[in-house]
Amino acid sequence: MTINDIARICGVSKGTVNRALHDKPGINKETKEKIVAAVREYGFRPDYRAKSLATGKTLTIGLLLPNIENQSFAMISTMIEREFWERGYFLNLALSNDDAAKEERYLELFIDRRVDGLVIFPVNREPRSLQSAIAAGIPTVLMLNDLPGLEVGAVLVEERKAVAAMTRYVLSLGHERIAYLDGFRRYTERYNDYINRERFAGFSEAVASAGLDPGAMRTAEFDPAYYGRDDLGPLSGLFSGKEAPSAAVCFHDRIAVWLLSRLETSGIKVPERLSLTGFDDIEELQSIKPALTTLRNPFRRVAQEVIRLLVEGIEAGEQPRKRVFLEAEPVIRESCQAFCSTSQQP
Amino acid sequence: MTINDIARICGVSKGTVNRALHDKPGINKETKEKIVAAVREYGFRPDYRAKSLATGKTLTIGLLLPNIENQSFAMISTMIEREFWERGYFLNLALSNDDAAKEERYLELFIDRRVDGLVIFPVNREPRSLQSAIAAGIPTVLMLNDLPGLEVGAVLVEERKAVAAMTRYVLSLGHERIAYLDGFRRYTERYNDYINRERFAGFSEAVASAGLDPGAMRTAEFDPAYYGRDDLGPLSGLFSGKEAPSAAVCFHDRIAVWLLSRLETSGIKVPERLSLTGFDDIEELQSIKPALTTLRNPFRRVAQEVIRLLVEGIEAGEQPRKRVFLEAEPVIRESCQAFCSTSQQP
DNA sequence: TTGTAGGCGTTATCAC
DNA sequence: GTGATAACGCCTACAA
Repeated sequence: MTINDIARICGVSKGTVNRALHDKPGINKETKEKIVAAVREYGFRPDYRAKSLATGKTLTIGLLLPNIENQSFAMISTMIEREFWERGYFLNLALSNDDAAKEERYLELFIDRRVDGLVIFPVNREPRSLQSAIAAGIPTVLMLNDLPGLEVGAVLVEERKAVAAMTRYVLSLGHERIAYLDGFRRYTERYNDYINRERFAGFSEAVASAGLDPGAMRTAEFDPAYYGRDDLGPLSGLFSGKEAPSAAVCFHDRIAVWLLSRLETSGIKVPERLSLTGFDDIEELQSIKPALTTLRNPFRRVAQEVIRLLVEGIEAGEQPRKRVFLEAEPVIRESCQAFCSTSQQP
Repeated sequence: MTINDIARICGVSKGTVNRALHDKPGINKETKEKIVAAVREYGFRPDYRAKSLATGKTLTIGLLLPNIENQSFAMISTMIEREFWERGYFLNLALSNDDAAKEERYLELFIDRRVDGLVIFPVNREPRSLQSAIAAGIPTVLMLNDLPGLEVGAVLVEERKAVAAMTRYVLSLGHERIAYLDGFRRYTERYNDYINRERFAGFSEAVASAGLDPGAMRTAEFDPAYYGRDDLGPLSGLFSGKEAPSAAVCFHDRIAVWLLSRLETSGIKVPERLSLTGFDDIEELQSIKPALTTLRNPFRRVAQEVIRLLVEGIEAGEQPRKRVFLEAEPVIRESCQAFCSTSQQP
């Protein structure tokens, strides 16, 4: 069923059908009614592809994320979807699944489909296809994960500043031996590890400017495989010995939560013997005891700013170039307390 | 940049460019190299719309869900996306947000875009656009939420059977006064409430076949607004008085978890004074104490069956018509224990 | 080995 | 008011 079929059935030309379909002026009322009736009877719907080809508009936005099982990404997707739906756009969501090759192929797909705008949490360090998209003139906004050397919009969180502030807070509580629980290096080394790097840099800065030697602080890499373990595994050594830290700053909440439950089974009390901080303030934290001291990642505002930048770019018909930085606020709860020398002696 | 531009630049016809682009035989090696070089230099990518229009294929699947903030929907989306991506299809995800009108508009959008297949958790009771999609010959599979009178595939969970089994288990523990915590009726009345109805029917059946009067059981509607409350609110009366129930069967886990925390503040111990069961076995349950006795919703298998049915339909070029029923298994944990008359006396 | 013409289903711009 | 006709960018078939 095409516009031609409708035209033939009604004994008119497709130009007339088109007029009837779009409530254009200059058409006989009865002709129009006849056409509208036929359209309804045969359930005719204009083909998006042909229409889009003729008008030059796709009214489609591409959103490329690592996943949506992470609650934060799901929320961001939902916000972006709703906002663009209300403006008449359809959101095309793609999941890279932390796979650089898949991200590349999805970007090509978005170019092929001529999306009107692009939002991406880039995973790939060599953004070939992303550069193609930009070269093709698609308004693009980087979200949360920065990538240097691209002339596009970006909405980022001041990861470094946030962790530095949190670390200073930990130091102000009298802790002098602090461990840093880093993200997964094998991931970090291959992919775009902006967030890991910045957070660790924040920690190092704060420690150094407190006159302490960053090298004396303990650092460990967290491996996702640990999630399945019941004990501290390779990390058990980190919290024992004379030089054991009295506080640990974690790359993100999930690591902190994991640590919390493992420390419990290992008999290391939080916060009495070890103070703990996280990053993100994820929803699952509500039922955790002791309540986790962390940094609240401003995901809602990130989504809002992404939308604002992209809409501006699309409407102006040019590449957004602004770089927006948002702050992650400390949320002081129970898991991090003042250093107490007596509790450090077993 | 179009195929014509490339052709002009290389001094050949667009037919030749097409051959070079698709590795077709019968083309001079040097001509091909020249074209490939130009394509790369100018970053040319064929337009999906034109290509799709000419070939008649969209290689696109539509997936229509209420939301993705629900972890289960996020997981299902991820599984479906991965599976179709590997088969060369692109998943178009749409969120109805429990809005019947939005669902309708999204279905029309999918028809307009001529998707090759459709998966839907239908919210609307009068599926006008869904019927259009089916009439248009789009292979369609209903997921989790049934809708009568449609000649399409469906993957459903035996909600009724599962709740009946759970209720029998509760009865077998000696409980004779059982409350049922129903879903939100204002939602249920307006939308497709297959799941609510079936689960409640399962409860009623089990109670009746135990020789007890279903009418004597207490039933209450759970209102999502309660999530914000600190107390039991309008539900407080339900658990007090001489006829107070000794067990409560909940429509789903989130209600059970909410109830658990509110009962705790109200001084009603679970499971000592009130036994509790849920439905779904959501991930957040891991850290809940007492561990919740519930029914495990087989979401992974649901996704697998949906994919199987839809792929079969697409490959055979016909509407899948099979109706697949999957079982939800009881997971016995701590929240539901044998009836103990002494603990019932305050 | 290459070029040309027609078609996919729309919209837009002319005449009549 | 209405009907032809030329785009939009690609693919396919047939002709050269």
